Amino acid sequence: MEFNEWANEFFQIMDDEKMTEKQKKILLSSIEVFAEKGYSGSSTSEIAKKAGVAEGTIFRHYKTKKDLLLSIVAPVMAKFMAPFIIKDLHKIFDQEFDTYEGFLRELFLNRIEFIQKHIAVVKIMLQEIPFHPELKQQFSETVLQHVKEKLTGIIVHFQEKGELVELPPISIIRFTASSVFGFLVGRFILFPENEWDDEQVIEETIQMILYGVHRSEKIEE
Amino acid sequence: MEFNEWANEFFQIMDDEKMTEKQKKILLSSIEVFAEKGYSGSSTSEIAKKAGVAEGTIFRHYKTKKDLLLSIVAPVMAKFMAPFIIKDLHKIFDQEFDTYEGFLRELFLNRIEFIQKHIAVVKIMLQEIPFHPELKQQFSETVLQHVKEKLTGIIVHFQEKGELVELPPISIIRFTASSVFGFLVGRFILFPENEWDDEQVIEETIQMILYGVHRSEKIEE
Amino acid sequence: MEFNEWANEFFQIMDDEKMTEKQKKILLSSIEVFAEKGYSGSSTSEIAKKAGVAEGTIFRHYKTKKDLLLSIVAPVMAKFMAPFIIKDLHKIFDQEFDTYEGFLRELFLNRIEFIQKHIAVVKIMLQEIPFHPELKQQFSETVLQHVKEKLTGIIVHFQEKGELVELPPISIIRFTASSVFGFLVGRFILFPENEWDDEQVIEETIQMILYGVHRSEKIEE
Amino acid sequence: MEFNEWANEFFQIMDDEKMTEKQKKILLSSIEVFAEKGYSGSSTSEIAKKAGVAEGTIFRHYKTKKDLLLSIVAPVMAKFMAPFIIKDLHKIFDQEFDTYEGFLRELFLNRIEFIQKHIAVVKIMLQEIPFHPELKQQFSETVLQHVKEKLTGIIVHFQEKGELVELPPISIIRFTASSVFGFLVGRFILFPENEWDDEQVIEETIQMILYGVHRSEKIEE
DNA sequence: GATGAATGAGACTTCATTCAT
DNA sequence: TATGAATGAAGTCTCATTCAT
Repeated sequence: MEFNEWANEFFQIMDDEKMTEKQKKILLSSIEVFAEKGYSGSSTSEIAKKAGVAEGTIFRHYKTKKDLLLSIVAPVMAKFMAPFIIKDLHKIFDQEFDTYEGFLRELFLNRIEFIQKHIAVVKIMLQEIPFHPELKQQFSETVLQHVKEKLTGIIVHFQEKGELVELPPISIIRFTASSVFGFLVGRFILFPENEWDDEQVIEETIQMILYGVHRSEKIEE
Repeated sequence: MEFNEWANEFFQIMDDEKMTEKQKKILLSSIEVFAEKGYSGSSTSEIAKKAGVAEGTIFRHYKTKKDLLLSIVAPVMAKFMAPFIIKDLHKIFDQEFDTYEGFLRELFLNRIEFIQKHIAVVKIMLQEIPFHPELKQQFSETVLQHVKEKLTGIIVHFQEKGELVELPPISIIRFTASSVFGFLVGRFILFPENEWDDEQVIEETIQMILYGVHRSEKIEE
Repeated sequence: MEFNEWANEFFQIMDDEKMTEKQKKILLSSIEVFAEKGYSGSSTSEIAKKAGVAEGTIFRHYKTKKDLLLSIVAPVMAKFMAPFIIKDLHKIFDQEFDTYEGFLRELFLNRIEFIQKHIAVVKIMLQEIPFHPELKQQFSETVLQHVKEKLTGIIVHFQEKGELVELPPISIIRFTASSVFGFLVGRFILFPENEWDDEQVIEETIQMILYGVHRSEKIEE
Repeated sequence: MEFNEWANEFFQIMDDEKMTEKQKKILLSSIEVFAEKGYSGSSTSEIAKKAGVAEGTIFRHYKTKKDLLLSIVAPVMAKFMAPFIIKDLHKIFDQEFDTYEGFLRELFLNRIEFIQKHIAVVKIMLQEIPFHPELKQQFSETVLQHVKEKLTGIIVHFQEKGELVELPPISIIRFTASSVFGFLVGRFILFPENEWDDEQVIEETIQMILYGVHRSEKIEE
């Protein structure tokens, strides 16, 4: 069952040893409901009903509704960042990848897989960040800062090798991330019901990131 | 005053002849509040207070709270699309623009300017689309369909001229739109407080869309 | 009807011009319920039911339950103190009263009448002061300070005339107030159902305050 | 440690042989919490937390929250009354005390000491009696009745000796009790933080009870 | 005996909406 | 047209109490 699949994925991230069955059900229901209706549009009574628990049970485990939100988002955010937090990331990648393309492909595929697994929580995260200063700050500190720092190192490295265009690393990061997220938004949020040849589209996206969309007419000749 | 500036912009879009002063204030307050707290997180009483009208007055002009949301989003969405709806858009652009670059630059700059003017409403629109089927449908019909249709024509045109890479037009559209929106999200939503050299960053973005980020080492030589 | 009697008394104190009928009913119900069950033991739903209004109506007029409490207690507290706040109280009384006995009798009868009228609110006030720092402070500032200040002047005055025992005025005040309150507590709180010859008991109390309970055996002779 | 002091005092009153450590902690916590927030304003979970026991443990020892209240108040009430319940109290006192003053002083000092030791429970008792018919009845039967009966005898006795004013004994009791309680309320409830010369103030109070506050001007001469 | 997860009734409060003025 | 008092459903959260472990 699809539901169980991502439930399993999700609890691999949580410290689920200490959780009761009901608590787990509450978390999964919250994710479903928050993703569908947004945090403000969801009611704890609906979450409780969907989880098959009494409403009071939610508040035994999570002091407030907001606590529930943070309990969902925080660990996914943290886990998403894990690969970026390895020390000397760029050395490791340097050994493994001769080219930016290789690096980009690896990172892209790897993190996209993660996001796919946790798409509901990622959706919640992106939707709620603008309304919750704590989330915004957490996102800033946990995600942006590390990504910026680590990727800048790598980009500079490949720029020095003459393999990357000489634009501000931050611009390259934004551009790359946008392209990746653009794919994800289309794929999982706007048109999840369409048929997608994922492998193909990812390949195209990487190609466009690397070589853009332009062909000089001379080349054609 | 900044507030008045975008108020003016906004009412150029609305059919404001028939509106009372109070109605206008209600609209502007809604935009402020919805943008800050999201639709579900906003209360009509807060909007009324900010607009300086009685709570009941809102419902004299808009049957429901949702009506108010739609009244804000719909005209901006429509106006945003105006340039895309001109018949035979590709002929017009063909005459005016020899190159995709020219076309892209014109479109980019032009629509970015529009979005900047209406950033609050655009923010609301993007945030609320996932939760309101009507909005989603309206967005699909009004925006996506036309954009897809018109831009596909243009892209095919430039592909035939050998100027664009031979990838599915829809992929190119998504990629381009993502890059543009990535800039906007960073610029106006995530880090509006940073200093941005808009002209420079837009130029970089266009360049990356067109030529990607990669430099073959041969070229360097 | 007894209820209407003290309702009238109560609203002579409030600024009831701007109140709706429902708001008045809410206040009266609160007084009844708070006096019977205490603040914490009362529920807004019971108050609403007794007032014949929707529960939401309470919160249109009083932001919180505590607001309701303060709205009841504050004006009664203030009005109770009015006679003490007249400037140069002691001069006025000096002209009117040759003796401490005359003064005490006047004050006693006068304020007892007031308390009788507002016995329910006074009960609430005394019961809730220990649990609400704001109330305690308000009581301290509004009541105790003024009473202490004004009465001290008067007591010193009569001490100088040799009419009052040479004890610390504050002790005399406490003793006198205790005796008066002791009467009120017995009369209206502990045994309201007993038959009381008010005039007689008040007279006795005044006499005991003035002359104590002791008779030296010499006097008997 | 101050806390332990009154804990010891308290358990001298309880039948503490059969109590577990946890049960004792629960009682002490209840007293603290009830005294601070009132019965209705206290939650069993707070009491449990303060006692360092699980929420369920309270209900293992006390069937309901109210049971807990009664378990605290009843024994203190009973013990307070012990000296009044001795048979033929007035004979005993007659032998020991020639004068009402002696008797009053002894009683006053003795019972004040007791109240001081159990001030928290006395506070709870006084605050909750108005809201709990059982408590009120218990108070009536255990305290008022005995006090009234025994003291009436003694007062009549001293009236017959010509030592006490010829007023209804019940009035003298009320007056005396009020004066004593007035001192206690000021001392321990309203202004516990002030500096008090207890001995001095108690002496003054006894003096005022006996001889009142008035001095005829002739005496002065 | 002790625990603490679970409960569900009910607490306070908010809110979109109605309607008499 | 505009008001704002009134509503009652629904929201979040608390609480005394139960019960399996």
